Amino acid sequence: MPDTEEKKCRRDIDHLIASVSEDELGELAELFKIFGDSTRIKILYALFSGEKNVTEICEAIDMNQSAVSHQLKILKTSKLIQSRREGKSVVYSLADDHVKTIIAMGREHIEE
Amino acid sequence: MPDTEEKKCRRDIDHLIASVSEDELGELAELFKIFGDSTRIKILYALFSGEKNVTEICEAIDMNQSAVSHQLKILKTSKLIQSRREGKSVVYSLADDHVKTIIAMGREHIEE
DNA sequence: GCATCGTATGATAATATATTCATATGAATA
DNA sequence: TATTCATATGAATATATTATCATACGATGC
Repeated sequence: MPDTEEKKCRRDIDHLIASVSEDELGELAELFKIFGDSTRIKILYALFSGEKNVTEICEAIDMNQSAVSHQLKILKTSKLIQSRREGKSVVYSLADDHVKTIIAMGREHIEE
Repeated sequence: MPDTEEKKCRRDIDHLIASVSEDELGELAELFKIFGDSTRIKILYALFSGEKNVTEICEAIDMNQSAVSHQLKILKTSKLIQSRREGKSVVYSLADDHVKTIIAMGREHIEE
């Protein structure tokens, strides 16, 4: 009898979390720490709908430019976002789809 | 032509992250903040293999009892773990599967 | 070159967080 | 009930983190 999709998924997850070293757990904590700030989460969420420059991000989340730039740097260092210069402005975008997935999982947990 | 599993999954995620209120983003940040500490991640990971009492957790992650108890309280308040008394000891276990999923997603991101 | 717009950054102050120490509570048992 | 084992908790210290302010940097246009 073939596995259900759910069973397959469960097994994948179990495989992903098996044999995690202490170092990796530390890295994981560092990663989640990045998500654990409402300013940064708002920035990430603002980028869900597509790339934005710094000024646009500031408007979207209603925070001043300096605070946003500081957090953008942290997000970029963590490789959650990427940037490119376009004339006078710098345009930011999500680095990959894991950001969306991680936030979606978090939301699932909250909604229970 | 029917959707692939991957397409379905992508659509589910997009749905989950659409229309998130500012309050919800704050709750999300609070949730991820819990994962963003290496002691707490270690505790959660220690519970992946099954329930443990406080003493066993202390041994598993090599931290003193007081520090562990403080973090256990935070994890329990966030509903990531649950507990029950068993004689002199208190046994802790993961509250649901989302914990595993969230950590698995984090690990996927790191491994790139 | 100079002014201006957009962004980045360093220093500071305010706040939050984790660990430790001491001690309290709670359950079992002699 | 006095003692011991297991866990919880309050206070204090140490550390980390964030927003703000001032200012610097980079690109564009005059």
